[in-house]
Amino acid sequence: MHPDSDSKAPRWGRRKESRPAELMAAALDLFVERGFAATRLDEVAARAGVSKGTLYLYFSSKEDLFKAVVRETIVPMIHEYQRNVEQSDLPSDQLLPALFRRWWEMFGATKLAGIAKLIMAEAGNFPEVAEFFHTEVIEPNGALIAAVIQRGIRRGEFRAVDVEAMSHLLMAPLVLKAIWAHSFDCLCEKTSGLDAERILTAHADAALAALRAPAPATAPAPSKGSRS
Amino acid sequence: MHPDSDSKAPRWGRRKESRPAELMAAALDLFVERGFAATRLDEVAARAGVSKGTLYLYFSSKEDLFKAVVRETIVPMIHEYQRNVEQSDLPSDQLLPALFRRWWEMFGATKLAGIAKLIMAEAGNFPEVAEFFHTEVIEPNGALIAAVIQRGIRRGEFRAVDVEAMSHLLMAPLVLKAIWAHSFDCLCEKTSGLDAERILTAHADAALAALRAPAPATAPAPSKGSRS
Amino acid sequence: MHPDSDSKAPRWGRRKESRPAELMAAALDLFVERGFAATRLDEVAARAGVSKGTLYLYFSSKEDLFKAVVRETIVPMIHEYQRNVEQSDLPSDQLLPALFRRWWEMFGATKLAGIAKLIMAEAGNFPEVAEFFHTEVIEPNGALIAAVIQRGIRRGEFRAVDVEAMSHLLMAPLVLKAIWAHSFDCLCEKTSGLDAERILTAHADAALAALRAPAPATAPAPSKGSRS
Amino acid sequence: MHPDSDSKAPRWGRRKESRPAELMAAALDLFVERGFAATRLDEVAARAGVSKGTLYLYFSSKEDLFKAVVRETIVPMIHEYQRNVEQSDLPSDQLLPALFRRWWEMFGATKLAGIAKLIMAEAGNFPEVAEFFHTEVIEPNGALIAAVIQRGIRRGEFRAVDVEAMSHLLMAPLVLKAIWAHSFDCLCEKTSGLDAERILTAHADAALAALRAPAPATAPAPSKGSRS
DNA sequence: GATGAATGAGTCTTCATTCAT
DNA sequence: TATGAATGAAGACTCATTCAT
Repeated sequence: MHPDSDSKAPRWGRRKESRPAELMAAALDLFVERGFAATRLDEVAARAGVSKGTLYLYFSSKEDLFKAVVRETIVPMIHEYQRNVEQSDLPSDQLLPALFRRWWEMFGATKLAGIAKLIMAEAGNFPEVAEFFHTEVIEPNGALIAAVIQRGIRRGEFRAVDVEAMSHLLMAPLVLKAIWAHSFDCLCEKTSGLDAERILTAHADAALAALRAPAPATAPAPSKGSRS
Repeated sequence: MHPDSDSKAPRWGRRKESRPAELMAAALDLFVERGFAATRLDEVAARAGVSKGTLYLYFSSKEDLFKAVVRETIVPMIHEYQRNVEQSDLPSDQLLPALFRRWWEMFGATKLAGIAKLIMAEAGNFPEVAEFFHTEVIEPNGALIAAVIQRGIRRGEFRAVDVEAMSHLLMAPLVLKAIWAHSFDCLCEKTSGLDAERILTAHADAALAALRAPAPATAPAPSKGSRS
Repeated sequence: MHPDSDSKAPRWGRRKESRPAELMAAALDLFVERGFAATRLDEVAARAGVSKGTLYLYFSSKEDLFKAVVRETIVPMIHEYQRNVEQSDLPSDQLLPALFRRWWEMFGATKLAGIAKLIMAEAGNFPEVAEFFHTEVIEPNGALIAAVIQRGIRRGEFRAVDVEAMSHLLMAPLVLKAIWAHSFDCLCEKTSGLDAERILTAHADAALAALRAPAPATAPAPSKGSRS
Repeated sequence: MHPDSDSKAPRWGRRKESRPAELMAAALDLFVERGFAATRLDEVAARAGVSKGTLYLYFSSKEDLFKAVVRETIVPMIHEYQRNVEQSDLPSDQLLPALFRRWWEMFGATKLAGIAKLIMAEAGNFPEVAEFFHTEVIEPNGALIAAVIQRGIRRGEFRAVDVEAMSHLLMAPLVLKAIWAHSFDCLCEKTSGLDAERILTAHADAALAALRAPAPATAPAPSKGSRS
């Protein structure tokens, strides 16, 4: 059209194929930053470098855009994530730290963390979206951790614990850190730079200690040979 | 309906004293449920049983109402919370579980959890509010836990750990559970009923195990007689 | 509380009788300064030192207050003014300057000038008020001047002129000055201090010259010794 | 109705260029008629044949619209007016009447008169606008007249007078007539139709008489050879 | 396809007016 | 009388959505 003959490199990379993705990328940032209601479509369009009307060529409404953003950002990550389920044969006390680190790279350091925050914020307004996220992301994630714990127990590497509850305990620190990164870090860099790595380390350390320890009971277990 | 006692409540009561609190209570629920932007002042007024204009007798704008809600809901809880800092002389492995339970009662089971979710959601739009919350709630909470851990280490009840990081690890499971309660629990009761208590138990158990265990190092502990 | 024992001297001169006048005085200032629509009844009440509701004890509506202000401010001035109609027997060239000065004192230096501005501004919204003002103030004023001119002509002191038109010419400089005092003088004192008096002087001078001079005809007087 | 040509005008035209002018024209009439506060933007939009929202495509607020109307209406007139400053070489007693008539055509018979009334009415609420008007319109106008008088004096055509004061005297009748036309004429046609022309004539006559006459002093000049 | 001017329903906010005290 | 809390209609302003170009 206006642009150029575009033999190969269009002036600004305007290929129909990529449009929806560009629009969603622009929308994602704003939705995460401001929430659904406070995000104006003008801004989304402007950030994507198109006019407001163009949005409607690809998405039938703001809500549709929102859902597309959620879906399209999550689905690929789920696929990426599936490939990691086949975590195999390491000893559990090596598998778990590896899993945490992997997770941080795929989740905490990713837009997905922003999405999570966004969805939690809009859960009241978009219950289906919240449910979708819960079913497709949170539950599988929990299940993965649960599976690893279960395996450790079965192999005798871990002591018997409430698997479901423990899976929440192991998820929480990273999830929360990721979410907070989108809420508070921008304000004060106080704890941000330091922690990402430190938390991973401390978390792995604490998790293994908790899972390996014999039976801490409330009364300090004497000094059994805690063994594998 | 709206009021409670009534019976012959005048068409509109004349309670300058109680009104602000009533209005903020109504607003809190809606803000938590829908977020700032999606909450209409008409609804807030209706829920409080007053007309729209009445809101402006007490709050100069929607934003003002929002900030008042945050401030007025948080401040009392902070005071309540201050009184619990004087946790005294129990052995650390009893103090910690007690602290967790106390916390859940004051935080997770409270509107404060809703506020937390709300503030995280609106952090991008109200940075000052986010900062206020971080400074007044999150940091003191973290500091409290850190102090307990520190004390345990000093007394030789806990092993040496990265106190700051550990404090995050100990906060996270309860915080996340509380937040999720406002995002997903309404949808599917799947995990809700069960967990509140189970998580507390498992968390206390795991935390103590992690803090007491000698030094699990990433490399599996060499089978020493774990010392005290 | 609010009241006082008020044995005889009420704290702040609060006698029922004076209330309406106090309210109107407060209203007048604000109406003149801001116009009808932009004046808030809260402010009127506040300035008069009463509550908003009290206004409605004396005036049935904002419009009613407005009309009362206009009427009650104008009517006394008209009476005052009537007494000056009996201008007696001075020679016309003394009567005229005296009339101008009198007028300035009664009109330009008075709230009446503010009223005039106000009414002109609101003429579109309150045609009856405008008409009232025109009939009760402008026309009589014009008639008075016309009468004086007429008298001067009859006595042979003035040359024959278009009396009605001349009456406008003689009114205009003072009226305009008075009106502008309420519009521009507050901004820049540039011309204000100086002119009030100078205009009176120059006006009297010019008016007499115009009325006495033989007949300047549009065609330049035939080149007599136009003297310096 | 609203449009003019049309016939098959699209549901809503697409005229970015002409819109602002159309909107300002519509706004001008209403502002002049009703004042700033009493003018509703719906009406402005309706009169311009567009929807309310369209206004905001061109003006960021009601106040902005107001100021634009003032500015854009005045500026062209100023330019028109500048061209008349080069009034040249007529004898002063011809130049002055010509100036008055010119002025009436450009000012009294124009929207500018309405603007003047409007600005005076809103001076209290929009001091900057009032100042702008005073600086750009009133002062230059006064200066122009003053220059003509000065010239006449220099040439010996006029007697020495207080130039500044006289310039006000000469401005006033026309200005006031113009302003009143927007306040009272609509009501009663009593004096309106007649006067415009008569005032011009009488004004020219009186002005020349006043400027040419020798020195009327307050004491009636005896009987100089003032002859017909 | 892309644009962006135009729309109008929806919100916040104000303020004249009422009325229980 | 006087008060001032409460009201609600009205108006400024926003923004998702449409559609002629």
